[in-house]
Amino acid sequence: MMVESASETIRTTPSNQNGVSSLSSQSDGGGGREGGSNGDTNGEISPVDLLHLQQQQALQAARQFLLQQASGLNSPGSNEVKQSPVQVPVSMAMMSPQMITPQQMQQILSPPQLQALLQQQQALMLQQVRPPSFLTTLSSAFLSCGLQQLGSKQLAFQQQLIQMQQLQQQHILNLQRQGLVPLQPTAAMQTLQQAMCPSDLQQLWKDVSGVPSSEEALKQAEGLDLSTNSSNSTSAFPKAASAHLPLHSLPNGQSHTPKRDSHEEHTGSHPLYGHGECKWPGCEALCEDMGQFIKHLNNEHALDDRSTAQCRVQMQVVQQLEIQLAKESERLQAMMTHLHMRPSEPKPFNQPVSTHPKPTQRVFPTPHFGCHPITPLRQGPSVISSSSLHTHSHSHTHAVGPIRRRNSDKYCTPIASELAQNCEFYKNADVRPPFTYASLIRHAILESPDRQLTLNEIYNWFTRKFAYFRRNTATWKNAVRHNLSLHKCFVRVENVKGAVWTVDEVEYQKRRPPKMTGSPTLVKNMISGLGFGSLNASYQAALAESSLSLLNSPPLVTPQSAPSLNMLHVGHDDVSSTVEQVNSNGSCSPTLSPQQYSHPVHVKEEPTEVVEEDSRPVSLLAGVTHSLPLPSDERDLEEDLPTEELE
DNA sequence: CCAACGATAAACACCA
DNA sequence: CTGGTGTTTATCGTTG
Repeated sequence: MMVESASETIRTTPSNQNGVSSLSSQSDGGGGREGGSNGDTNGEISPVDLLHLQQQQALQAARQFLLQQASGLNSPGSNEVKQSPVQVPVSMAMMSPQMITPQQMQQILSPPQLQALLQQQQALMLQQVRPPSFLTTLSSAFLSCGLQQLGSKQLAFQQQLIQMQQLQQQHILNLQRQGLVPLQPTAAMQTLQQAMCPSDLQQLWKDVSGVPSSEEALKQAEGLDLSTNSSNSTSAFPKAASAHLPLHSLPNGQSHTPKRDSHEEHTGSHPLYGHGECKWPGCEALCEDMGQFIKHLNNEHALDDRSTAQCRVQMQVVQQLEIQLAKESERLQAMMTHLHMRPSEPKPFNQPVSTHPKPTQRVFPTPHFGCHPITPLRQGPSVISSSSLHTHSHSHTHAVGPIRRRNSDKYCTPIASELAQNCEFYKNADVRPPFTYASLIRHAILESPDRQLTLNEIYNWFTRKFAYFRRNTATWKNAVRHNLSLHKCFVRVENVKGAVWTVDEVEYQKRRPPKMTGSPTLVKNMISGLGFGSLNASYQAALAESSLSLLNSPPLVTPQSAPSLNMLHVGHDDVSSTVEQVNSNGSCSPTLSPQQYSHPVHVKEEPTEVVEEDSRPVSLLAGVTHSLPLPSDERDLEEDLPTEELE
C-alpha cells in the first residue's frame, strides 16, 4: 500500500534529457488507426437509407445466418471485418462491406441522432402515404389518421423486429435440438436475456422514453423480455378466433385501412398482440379482441416521442441480439469444426499469419473458441478481442510490437485459459501472443514447479511456448528484463545458485486497478461488441451481478478445474489464473510457497505484503475472497460483484 | 487533453 | 573486454 509511486513520479518529469529520438524507424506503421472509424460517416447517408439499411439488415442478418448455417457452415473468410471497430461476427461481416451494421450505426449515430432519424423516417413515411399537399391541409382529424397509419407502419417495423427475434430464437432452439449447441438449452437464451437484463433495459427505456415511473420501466423491461421470449407463442398461436377485424373501429372513424396492417390483421395474428395483451414493449395492456387491440395501439402507441424512442430501443435490442446470435454462430462453427475435424492442425492459421505480425498487429488464432485453433474457415477475426485487428500496419518494421492492448488483458481475455487452449497454436504460429509481458512472465514463473525461474529460464519459457519469441529475440528479452525490474510484482530472490525471479501476486493484483468496474460502456461493449467467447468469463462475472445462477450453469469457458464456486470465476484474467489452480491444486498458494521466499534479497519495494500472502491462498479455497487482494481473476469478479459471497 | 499503462529502446552499472 | 543480468529513463501508442 505504500509504494507504487515510483514509476509515476518518474513519468511526470517530461525532461527530454537525451533527445534519444532514435525511434524514428517506427515508420508510423501503426498509424492505421481505426479508432476513429466510428466518426465520420455521418452526413453521407440519408437518414432514410440508414433506417432502411438497418431494417434490412436485421432481416438479412437472420437470413444470412440461416443460409450460412444451412450451407455447411462455410463462411467466407473476410477481412473486411476490421472496418468495424467492434469485431463484427462473420454473419454480420458478410454484409458489412456495403451495409452499415446496426452496430456501426449505433456507433455512428448518437441516440439523439437516431431518434431524429426515426422521426424523420416516420415523417417521410407519412408523406409517402399521403400526398404532401394533403399534409399541408391536415386537419387534426386527418392528422390523427396519419398518425394511425404511422402507427401501423411502426407496427410493421416492430413486426420485423420481432420476426427477427423469432428467427433467432428458433434457430437457437433448432441447434439445441440437434444437439449442436452444447450449452444448456437455456444457456444461450439465458445469456441473451442476461445480456439485456431487466435493469439494463429498464435504464434504457428510461433513458430513451422518459418513462415516468420505475415501475413502468420495469414493466417495459419485462415487456421486452416478453417480446423476446414469448414472441413465438404470440405468433405461433395466433388466436385466430379473435381475428376478426376491426379496422373499422379505428378511433378516428377512418375506414382507411393500411395495407399491411389489414393483411396482418386479417390473418388473425398481430405480432404485437397475443394472449389478449398488447405486446408493445412495456405495455401489456389487456385487449379483449383484435379490434380493441388495434384501437389501443393507435391510441397508446401512436407516433410520438415515446413510441419513437421505444422503437429505437427495440432496434437496439434486436441489434444486440443479432450480434449475440452472430457470435454464437461463430462459436458454433468453431465447435463443429472442432468436432468434425481432427484438432491438431494449427497450420491453417500459421499461413496467414506467418509473415510476421507487425507491431501492434495482433493476429489471434481463434483462441476464444475454447477449442483448438482450427477453424479453417478463417482465422478468426470474428470473435477476437476488439483490439486484435486494429491498426493493421502492414509496413515492415520491427517485428516486435506491443504484445497486446490493454483491453484484452484487463477484462477480456482469459489469458490462462486461452493460453492453455491454444498453447499449441502459439507454439507453432509466429503470432504475437496477446498478453502483456508481465502476465507472460508471471505465467511462466507460476507455471514452474517452484514458481521461480531464472532469467534464462524465463527466456526459455518464452521461446518454448511461443514461436514468435523464437524469432524476435533481442527486443523481447530486453522487455522481459525491463518488466522484471520495473514491476514490483516480480521479486528477485537470491538463490544458492544465483538469482531467481518470483511473483508477488499481491503486487501483481495491485497494479491493475480499473478493469471492468461495471462501467456502462464496458458493459455495453461486452454485450454488443467484444468477442462473446472471450468474454464469457468476465461477462458472466458481470452478469452475476444480477444473477449468480448463470455462473454455475453454462461452463462456456471451460472452467479449468474449478473446484469451488470461487474458482469458477477464475480464469478470465491472466495466464496465471490457470496456473494457480493447476499448480497449487492442493495448497493453492499461487504465489509463494514458503521456500521461494527464502530471502528476497532484492525486493523491489517492500516485501511487507508478503506476510499476508500466506493467508490469502487459504482464503481462496475457503471462499473468503475478500479481505485481501485477490488474484486477478477473483478480483475481476470482485469488482463486478460488490459483495457476492456467492450465496 | 490527461493519466495510466504497456511496449520499446537505450544507457548504464555490476559481475563473472 | 565481453556478455549476461539488472536498473533506470525516455518516448510512443493505446485506452478510458
